[in-house]
Amino acid sequence: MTDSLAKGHGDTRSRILDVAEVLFMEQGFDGTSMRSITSHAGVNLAAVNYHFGSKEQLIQEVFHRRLTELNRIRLTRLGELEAEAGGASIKPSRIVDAFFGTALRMASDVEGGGHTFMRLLGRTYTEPQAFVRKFLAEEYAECVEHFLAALYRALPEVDRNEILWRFHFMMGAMSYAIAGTDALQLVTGKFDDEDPSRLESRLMSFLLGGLRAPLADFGAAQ
Amino acid sequence: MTDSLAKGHGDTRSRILDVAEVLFMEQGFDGTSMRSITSHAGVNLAAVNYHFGSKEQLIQEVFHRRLTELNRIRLTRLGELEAEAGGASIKPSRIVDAFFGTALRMASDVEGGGHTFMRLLGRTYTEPQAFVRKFLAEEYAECVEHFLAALYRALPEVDRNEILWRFHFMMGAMSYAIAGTDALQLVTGKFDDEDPSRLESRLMSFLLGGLRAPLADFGAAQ
DNA sequence: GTCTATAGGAGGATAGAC
DNA sequence: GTCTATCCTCCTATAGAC
Repeated sequence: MTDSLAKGHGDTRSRILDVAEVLFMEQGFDGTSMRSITSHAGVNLAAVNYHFGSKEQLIQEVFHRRLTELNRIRLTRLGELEAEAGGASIKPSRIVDAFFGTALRMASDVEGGGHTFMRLLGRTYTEPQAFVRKFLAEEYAECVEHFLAALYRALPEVDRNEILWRFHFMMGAMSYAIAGTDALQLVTGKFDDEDPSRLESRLMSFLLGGLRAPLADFGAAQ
Repeated sequence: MTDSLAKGHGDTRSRILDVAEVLFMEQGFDGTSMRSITSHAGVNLAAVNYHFGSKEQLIQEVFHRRLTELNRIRLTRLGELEAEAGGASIKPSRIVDAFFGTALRMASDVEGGGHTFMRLLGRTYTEPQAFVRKFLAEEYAECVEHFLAALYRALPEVDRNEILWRFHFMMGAMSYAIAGTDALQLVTGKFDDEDPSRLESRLMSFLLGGLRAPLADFGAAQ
């Protein structure tokens, strides 16, 4: 990372959050020391404990700041779709876009830090530390509940457990699409460096194909 | 974890690998100390450095041991399919099964440690530490190359970049399916605790649906 | 509010006895 | 091959000066 983050933009608290977000993404939680965070942010070592209480609470605040906004946008968009439909069912593709497309659009905001944050978030779903998974689940609970309910209504003929699993699979595909590009790049040479907007259409095609796939496709289609 | 791993099964080196695999999965690499590994394995602290040289090399060996076997099975299976087809094209569903199905079957081996390892592996694709991604890429390179070539042949009408991306998305969906069940369980209440074989058919349906999805589905299907 | 200084502990690694 | 003892680095957190 550059030190541009350290140059007096925002107050101490914001600078710590911005720097921590980048370093957590680059080095993980355990791999990022408070010394590293505070020195890159150009603030004193004691500032983290003063402003956040502990490293653990700093981690939580890094996520809370962005997730509150992300899930607010998602629910607003879902509300708009429901208002438009006026009681009729919403197309699954629109529900998927309101949830996953919103995340992808945040991930394409490189300058505002959304890109960094979404890469971090994608990795964090599988974070081993229990407290991380716990507060992530709390942050997500309301939003996921609404979107699952919308999908249940949009696909009344599909078993709800199947929808739940496929929602899970979609989360995984999206997280890797954002967080894990490095891994496959190393394997395959490189992806062509095209604009991120194509990632969005590519991922959306894939997610909708998976969501709508016939059941027992594999067993039957041999 | 229990201490059953520590009870004199195998030699020192194997016991260290078995214990490290479990602890890395539960607590991450940085979160797992060599003191924790050696005490759980019932061996001396110095044993890791004696047998592996360093913690970093231990991590590599944990992966090398299992990945060599996994990718060997995958390539064997792909070779069988190619022999059966005898020059004709192979169904994409069979190629996908040879790669992802083989991984899922390893993941369903709870007693032999395959389950633990695959959960660890799923998390590790997005590991921040560069050396981890680097040797994972090396372990995978040959196998992925063969499978991509097979998919290119099986789907000659589809743009190769699109196949590459979809392979990436499939990796993500599978990894989360195995590694990240906790996250969604917390959000949604719980998945029903059914047998893992249904996970395999569910995931395969999803993957094939995504792989075969029409292009620009999202943009067009509004 | 922000700093310095330091407590108090855990980390990986190694030297050398057996 | 395995153990004990130890080095030195790094960590989070806090007490207390300014």
